[in-house]
Amino acid sequence: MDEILGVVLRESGHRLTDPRRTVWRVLYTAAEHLTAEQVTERARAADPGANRASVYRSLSLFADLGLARELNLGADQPTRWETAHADDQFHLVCEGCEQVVHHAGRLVEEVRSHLLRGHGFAARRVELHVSG
Amino acid sequence: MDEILGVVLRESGHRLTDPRRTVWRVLYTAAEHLTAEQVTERARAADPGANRASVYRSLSLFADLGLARELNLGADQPTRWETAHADDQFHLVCEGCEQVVHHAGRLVEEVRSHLLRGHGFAARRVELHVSG
DNA sequence: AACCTTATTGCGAACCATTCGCAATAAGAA
DNA sequence: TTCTTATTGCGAATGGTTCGCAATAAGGTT
Repeated sequence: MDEILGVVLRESGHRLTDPRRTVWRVLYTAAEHLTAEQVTERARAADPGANRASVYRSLSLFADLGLARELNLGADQPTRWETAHADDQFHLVCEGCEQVVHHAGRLVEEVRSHLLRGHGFAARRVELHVSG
Repeated sequence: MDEILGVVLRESGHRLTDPRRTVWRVLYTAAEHLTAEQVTERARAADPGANRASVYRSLSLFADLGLARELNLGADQPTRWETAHADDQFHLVCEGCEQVVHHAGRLVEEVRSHLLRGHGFAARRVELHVSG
C-alpha cells in the first residue's frame, strides 16, 4: 500500500515523509470513515509524536492528489475521510446506526447518465442521506 | 407566509416571537440557500437588533419542526438553509458556478424505490454533488 | 386588563474543528 | 556530502456555532 503513495507523491513533485506515510497507512487500513481527530489518534499509535496539523495537511494533500476523499455526513458531524475508491458508488448514510455504507450498482450509473444526457451535468460525486 | 409559521409553532407548543417571524420571512423570501450569517444580515435589515444566536436557534427549531432544512454543500462551506420543500428533489451542487439547483423528476423516485425494495432503506434525503 | 409562569431573547464567553505563521528539520537533487 | 527548499511541529489564531445566564415578553389564567 505504500508504493502507490510514493509514486503519486513523487509524480506530483511532493516528498514522501514519515508523517505522510503514517497517515496513509491509518487511512488505508481503516474499515470505517475516520475523522481527522481519529486519524491523529491512530497515527500516534504508530508515532507518538504525530502532529494534528500535519495530519490535516496530509489528508488534504491526499485529497488534492486523488488518493483520499473528504465526506460531509451532517452539519454537526466533523468531516470524515476515506481512501478514494471508484466513483460508481453511493454513500448511504444511515441515521439510525450512524454508519456509512457504500452502495454500488447500476443505479448510480443511471443517475449519472440521466443527468448528463438530460441536463449536461457531469456528476462527480453522489451523496445519499438515508434513514433506516 | 406568516400563517404557517404561527400554526406550526403553536401546534408544537412554541411561541410566535418577533425574532422567529423575522428569520422566517428572510428564509421564505430568499431565492438562494443562505448561510446563517446571511440570514442574520438580512434579518438586521428588518430589525437592526437581530441577534446571531437567536437566528441560529430559530433556524434549528425550524429544522426540527420540518419548516426548514439544513444543507451541507462542502467541507469548507458553512451550512446553508432553505425552507423545506417536497422531498422528491435532488440538490445539484454545481462546483463551477457555486450554485445549488433543485432537480425534481422521476429519477428521484426511482432511487428511493430501488433502495427501499432492494435494500430496505428509506431514503430521507438525497444529495448529489455535481460539477459542470 | 393586570398577572404569572416559563419560553425565549440578547449578550458575551466558550467551544471545537481546522488553519496559519514561523523557526527548525529533513527529502532528495546535485 | 552538501544544498535547496518542502515539510514539520508547535502554539496561536480563526470562524462557525453553541452555551450560560440574567432580562424580557408570549400567551394562558384570573
